[in-house]
Amino acid sequence: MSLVRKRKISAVGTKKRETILYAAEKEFEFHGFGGARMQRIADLAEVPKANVHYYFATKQDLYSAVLERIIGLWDQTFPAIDADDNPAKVLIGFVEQKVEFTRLYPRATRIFTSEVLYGGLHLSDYLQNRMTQWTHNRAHVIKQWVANGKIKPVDPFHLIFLIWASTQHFAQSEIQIKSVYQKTELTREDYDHQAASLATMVLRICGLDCKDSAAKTSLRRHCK
Amino acid sequence: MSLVRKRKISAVGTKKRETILYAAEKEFEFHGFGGARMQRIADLAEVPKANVHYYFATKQDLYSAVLERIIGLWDQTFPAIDADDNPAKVLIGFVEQKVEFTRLYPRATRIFTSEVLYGGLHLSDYLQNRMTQWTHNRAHVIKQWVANGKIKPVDPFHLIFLIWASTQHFAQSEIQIKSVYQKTELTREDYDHQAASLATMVLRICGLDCKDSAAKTSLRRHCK
DNA sequence: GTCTATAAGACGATAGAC
DNA sequence: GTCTATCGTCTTATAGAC
Repeated sequence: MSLVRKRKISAVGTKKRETILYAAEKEFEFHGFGGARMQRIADLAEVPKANVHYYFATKQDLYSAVLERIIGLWDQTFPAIDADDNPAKVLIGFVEQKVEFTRLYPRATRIFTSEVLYGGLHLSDYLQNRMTQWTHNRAHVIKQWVANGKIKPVDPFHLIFLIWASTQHFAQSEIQIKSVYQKTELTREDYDHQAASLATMVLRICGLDCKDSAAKTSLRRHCK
Repeated sequence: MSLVRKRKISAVGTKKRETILYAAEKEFEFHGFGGARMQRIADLAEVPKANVHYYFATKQDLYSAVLERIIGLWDQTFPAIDADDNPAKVLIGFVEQKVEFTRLYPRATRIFTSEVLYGGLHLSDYLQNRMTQWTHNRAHVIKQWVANGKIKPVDPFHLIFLIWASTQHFAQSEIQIKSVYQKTELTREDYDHQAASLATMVLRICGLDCKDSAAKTSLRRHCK
């Protein structure tokens, strides 16, 4: 509009566009794509429904934009790892980062789960490429650790799936966990406790816990 | 109708009712409640749509019937456990049963996950009562094992969640796993391998794996 | 119990004034 | 860019003949 700064129509980063995206996340989180309603998204964002369609032509476009944002969050959260790294440090770091991600972005975690659950039609490109590469990269490093005798023999994929599933579970089955704990909200302490507990279990799986590896001094650095 | 056997209208167990229920499961599996369409369910069951409404007055009723059937499956699958039981045997048995359940009823697993993911509104009674009791019962036994020195100290709830999440993951993220494995179908062998791998990891978490417990002969029964 | 036809309303999307 | 009014379609559910 202004002569100085011309904004592209529907440019990424418009304030109202962000408001609508945020409202859409909340709607998709609890209703999925099929159950989501454009009217409810408009109401949540406090704009007329037609305004939503101005920024996102179709419901499909809006959903895709939400998913892309989530994948962007993933990508900037988990660093690459190397076979020379200390296994205990890397594993503890991964568990802590994953738990923290779930705590900070439970909504993103649930929408991602929902999409994968229903067949991942809108994510097939991501799942077949970046996601698969990411997993194989980590699995390869874990294999090397096993080959070098740094950790006990373990199926690398199942170890990754175990960590992945356990952390996702806290977001995706939040209702179930609240029921079991008889709480109405999960606190920061609950997440910290989960991170510590899961880290301990993962280290035991790899034979890296302090009591078991008393003889292997090189692996004891992470112990107090 | 007949003078000999009078059937209740909409009685549980009618053949056509079962056909419709089965079709509904397939529809809810990939579309969720909001995305499911009564017309598609009718088409899958190969009956006119009005016939579906004859057996299940509303979409809500049909969905509730599907959920009840799933809970029934859960209930008859997992036996109670006791603190006097052998921890290794019980844990291996639980992992194997859970993996087998996921393999036999991936549809039930996915619908249950979907319902919990979206807030479990139709399951709140089950989650708050039977489900919570089930979990506390198992957690209590695990606590006793820890107290009696039968297994390493471990958070009982997180151990249960870990097993639960890891097994569910195989059904609920099937697409993701197929992508990583670059397969179009998961085979019986994949499930057997998962059961064996997860059992090994769980035993290590509890300090019950063969190599670690070489001194504890009483716990070696499960080793070949 | 079964099935065709249709009611009643909700839904995504758009036209067009401002 | 914004917003009201509305279009055409899809969807659940029912009425009523057989």
